[in-house]
Amino acid sequence: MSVSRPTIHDVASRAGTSKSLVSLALSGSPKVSATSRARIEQAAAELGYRANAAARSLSVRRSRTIGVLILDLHNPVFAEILDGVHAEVRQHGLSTMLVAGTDNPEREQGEIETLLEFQVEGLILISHRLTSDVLKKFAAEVPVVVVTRDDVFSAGMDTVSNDDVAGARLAVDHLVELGHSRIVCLSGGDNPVSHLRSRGYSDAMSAHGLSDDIRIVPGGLTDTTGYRAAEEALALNPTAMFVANDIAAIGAIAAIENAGLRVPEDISVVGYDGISLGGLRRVNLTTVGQPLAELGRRAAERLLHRIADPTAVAHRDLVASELIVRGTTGPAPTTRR
Amino acid sequence: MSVSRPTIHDVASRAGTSKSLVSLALSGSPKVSATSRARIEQAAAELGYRANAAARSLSVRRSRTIGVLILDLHNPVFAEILDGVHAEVRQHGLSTMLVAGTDNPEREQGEIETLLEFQVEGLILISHRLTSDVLKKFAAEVPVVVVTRDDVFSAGMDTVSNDDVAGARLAVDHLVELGHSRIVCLSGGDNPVSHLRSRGYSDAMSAHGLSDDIRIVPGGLTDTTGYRAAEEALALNPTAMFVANDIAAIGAIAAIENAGLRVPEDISVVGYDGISLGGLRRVNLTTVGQPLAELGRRAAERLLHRIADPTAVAHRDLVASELIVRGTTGPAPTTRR
DNA sequence: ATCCTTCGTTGGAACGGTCCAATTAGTATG
DNA sequence: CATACTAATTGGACCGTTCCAACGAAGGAT
Repeated sequence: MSVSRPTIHDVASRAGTSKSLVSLALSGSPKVSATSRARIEQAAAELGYRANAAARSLSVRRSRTIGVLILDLHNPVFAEILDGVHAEVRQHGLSTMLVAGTDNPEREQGEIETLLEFQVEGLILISHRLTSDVLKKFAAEVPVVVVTRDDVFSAGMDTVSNDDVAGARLAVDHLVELGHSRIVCLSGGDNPVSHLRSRGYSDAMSAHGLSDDIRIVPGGLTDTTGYRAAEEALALNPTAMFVANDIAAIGAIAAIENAGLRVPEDISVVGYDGISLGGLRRVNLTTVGQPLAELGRRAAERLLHRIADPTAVAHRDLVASELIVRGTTGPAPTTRR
Repeated sequence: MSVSRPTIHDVASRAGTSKSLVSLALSGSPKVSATSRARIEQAAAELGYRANAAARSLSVRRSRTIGVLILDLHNPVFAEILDGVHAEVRQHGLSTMLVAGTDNPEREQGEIETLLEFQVEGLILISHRLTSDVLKKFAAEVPVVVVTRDDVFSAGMDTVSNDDVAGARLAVDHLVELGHSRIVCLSGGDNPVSHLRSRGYSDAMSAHGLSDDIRIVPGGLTDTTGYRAAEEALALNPTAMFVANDIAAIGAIAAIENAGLRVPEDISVVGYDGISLGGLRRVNLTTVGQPLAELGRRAAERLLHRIADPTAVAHRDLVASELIVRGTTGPAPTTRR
């Protein structure tokens, strides 16, 4: 309720010292005598003193905080990436300020600007919507690490992502091995990650001599868009679907089953991301798993590194993904429906 | 990369005016002449000037930011609540600073303290782990709204939640109506919300004359804890389970199916929360749905109100929940297994 | 010509910290 | 006992804003 919070002056006058000494004592300087320190600490505790980060940041010109933009809080992928970010950042004694992305790019840009106004020392951006130019603009102001996409290249900006093209190939290879050929790709829409996954699909299809069977149905990265894309894809009479991410894959399965078909007996489904939800028996989704927390950890590591040395050369970090075979894929049906 | 960012002084000297006028112009004051305004805006744009929120907040003594603590980013419940918070907060031109809760209460408290150091004007706390005393301490410093629990009462602190006892009753009523009597409750562990849901279960069981059938198995609020609790509960030979939340319910279903039983033919399952995931066909979970975004919206509304008038009397807001009947509940099996 | 207003503009004092340089107190050294 | 150090403490400048009081210029009224 505090009409106004106690300041360092209040602590000083209560402890009977100067504010300088309070500052020293509270920051743990060794040059403060034991008695003064005790008095100051007691005074601070009695007053419920809490340092004002705005004032400190102004004075020190460091906020000791990094900003993180999360693409979509509803998708557990990002929570898992964030776990990794937090673990790493915490170790270094920094704080994290989070903002959520929105479907409106201007607003999303505004959120980042808010972070910058708060003088965050660096930015971890998980965003598919912002253009490369916008990202570069931010990178010119502050160290930036972009996660889950590597289509942006610029000085002062690192990327950490998995190899989406290779991951998509794993999925297609798996399906082809099971005897599928009429494999449809439900794309994740118009964003860099989905483009790569679609390209990996096309590449792999060609590599298996299935270029004529390439079919890409536009979809999205949410359950509802996956559902709708799958409905549309069913008209192509496929035996398998490779879906741009796990959440959309779960939606796609719903559509397939609603159409009276079985997964995987009639149609196999492979997702992408490896969210833990996919491992639940009810879902039991075959997918391409990314080491999500590791992705976050590395992003934070890179960022901290770049904060320490802003001139570091731009680094592009690709982590390996792996196929996780579960229950939504099986042998291609022998008889044509 | 900016060695140091342009300040209002830089803008002033480039525009050939005083810093005071720049401040006025940039805040849209009507007392600035059109020519000065134009010159200043151009200078600001050319320099890529961005106001320093720390300095502003120090001077104005308002941060125009509220802090939000999210219990668990992995549970989509909280993302949906947050949608409501964001919608409301944005309308009022404030920013939101998010921190994620952890399983470590001290660290969680530390996260809130970070928010307070940043001089947030109010706090929306979605936390089950912090004790009432800790919450009161924070509420004494800054307006606080607690969401999803109403066991805390204190001046300067509002609560917004659903009526967990009533919601649990809905679930039990539904199961009893379907002929179930051996209904086990998988509790969500030692936290205020789970206590209420368990109590609602017990109350309803008693009301139906089933006090002798009351069985509460300790569990948790995650899929894995739900899985384990269900394994244990199976020994009690139930025909139905009421699970503390949806995520745990999904875990419980996995356990039931792994044990070779079917849902709902052998065992019915009801969850709690109404996450959108539960509506997917693969999951198709009967549950007690809370109006999640509405919960968030109201919390933000209350907080903004209390920020405007910190002396407002503590308000306890209960929203109604409703039963959502889907595919995981059915008639009680007639023959005893 | 003088006085009032109004308009646009400006200097400077906060805001709450940090930290440097200067000062004082205390202690050991020759 | 003066001197040289060391240890502990302090005043004050500074960080980048906002905002208030004050100011000059330009008209308008008398």
